[in-house]
Amino acid sequence: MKNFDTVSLSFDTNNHDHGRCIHTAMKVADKLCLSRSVRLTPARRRVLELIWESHHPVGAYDVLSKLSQESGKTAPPTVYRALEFLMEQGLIHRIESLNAYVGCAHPAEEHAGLFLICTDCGCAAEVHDEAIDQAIVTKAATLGFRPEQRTLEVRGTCPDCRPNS
Amino acid sequence: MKNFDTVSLSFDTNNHDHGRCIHTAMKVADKLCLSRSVRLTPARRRVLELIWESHHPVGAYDVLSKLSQESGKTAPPTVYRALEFLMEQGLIHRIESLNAYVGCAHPAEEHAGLFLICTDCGCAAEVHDEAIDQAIVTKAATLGFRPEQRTLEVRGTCPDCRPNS
DNA sequence: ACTGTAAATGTTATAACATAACAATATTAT
DNA sequence: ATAATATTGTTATGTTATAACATTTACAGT
Ligand SMILES: [Zn+2]
Ligand SMILES: [Zn+2]
Ligand SMILES: [Zn+2]
Ligand SMILES: [Zn+2]
Repeated sequence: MKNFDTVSLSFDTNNHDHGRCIHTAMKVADKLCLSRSVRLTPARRRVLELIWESHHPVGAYDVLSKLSQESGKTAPPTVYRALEFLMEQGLIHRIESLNAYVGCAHPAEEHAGLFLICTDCGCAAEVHDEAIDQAIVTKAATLGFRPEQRTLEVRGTCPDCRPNS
Repeated sequence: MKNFDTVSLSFDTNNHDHGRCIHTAMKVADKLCLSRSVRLTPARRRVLELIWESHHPVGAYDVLSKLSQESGKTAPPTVYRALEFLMEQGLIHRIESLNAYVGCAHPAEEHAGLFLICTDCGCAAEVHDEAIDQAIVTKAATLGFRPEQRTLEVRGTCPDCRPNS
C-alpha cells in the first residue's frame, strides 16, 4: 500500500453517484483479472456486481437469493466459490463482525484496511491510515509477534447518521 | 482503560502456571459480579472456567460438548446465554475471525483490546496499546465517525512458534 | 412462611452461515 | 482431437446462533 489519500467512501452513501462506483469497480476488476490471467467468469462477475450494489456489507445468502431469483435455483457453493475467488483477488473484503462482504475499491494493491461500520445505516467505509498500520506493526514487533493478516472493524455512528452537528 | 502496562499473556503458553491464571480470573470474576450485583450462577461460572482452560479461543459448541459431558444433555441456548452474560460483564471477549471466545484478564475496566492470534499454535494474546487506540480515534474523528466498539485481530506467528531467532 | 415479580434455565425447533464430496461441463494447452 | 485443468452443478451435511415458549429459581415485600 503506497498511497491512498482518497477514502473509498466518505459516507455520502445517499448522495453520491453510486452507478459510477459500480461502473468503475467492474472496470477495474475486469482489467485486473485480465492482467493476472485469472478468469472473471459471468458468475463471479455477477456476484461482484451484487456486492457492489451498495456500500453495505452483503451476506452470502443475500447474494444467493438474488442469484436464485435471476438465474433459478442456485446452491450455496456457487456463491461461496465466487466469494473465495473475489477475496483471493482482493476484489472484496470480508467483514468478520457481520459475516458479510463488501467491495474493495483498490484491489490492485495488497492492503489491510480499516472498516468504519455505521450501526445506524449499516454502511461500511474502508479507510487506510499509516499511523494505525505503523502502531500495530510496532506493537507486534515489540512482542515478537509476526503479523500476517489482520481484521480491524470499528462500529459506531457515521457523520450522515449523527444528530446533526 | 487507564494503565495496563502488563500484557495479559506473553505467549509463554506452555511454560506458565496456568492454574494460577484460572484461579485469578475466577476470583476476579466472583468479586466483580458481587460488586455489580449480578449473579455469576453455577452455569455461568462453569462456562467461564471452561473458556479459561487455556489461552486458546474456544467455540460455543466446544463449551457445549464439555457441558454435555459433565452435566448431561445441554442445549445451545444454555451456552449462548452464558456467553452473552459473560460478554456483557466484560469477562470474555469474542474473537470475530474465529467465532470463538477467550477470557479477559482485566474485566473491571472498559477497554478495547487487540488480539494477536497465532495461526500455528492457536493461542490468542490480548494486548493494549495507547498509540493504536489513539491512531484509530484520530482517524475516526477526521472522518466524522463516532466510534463505539471495535474489533482488532491480528493473525500471524507468535514468538514461541517462530523458527527460533 | 406466603406471594408476586423478575431473573434464570429448560426445551424444542429453526435460522443463518459455511463446506465436503463427487459428478458434469467448459476452457486451455499440446 | 485429446488430455489436463479449471469451473460449475448437485446433494448432503457441518457449524454457528437465535426464536419462542414453558418451567423453575431467587428474592423482595408483606
Ligand atoms: Zn480494500
Ligand atoms: Zn450511518
Ligand atoms: Zn480484555
Ligand atoms: Zn504460536
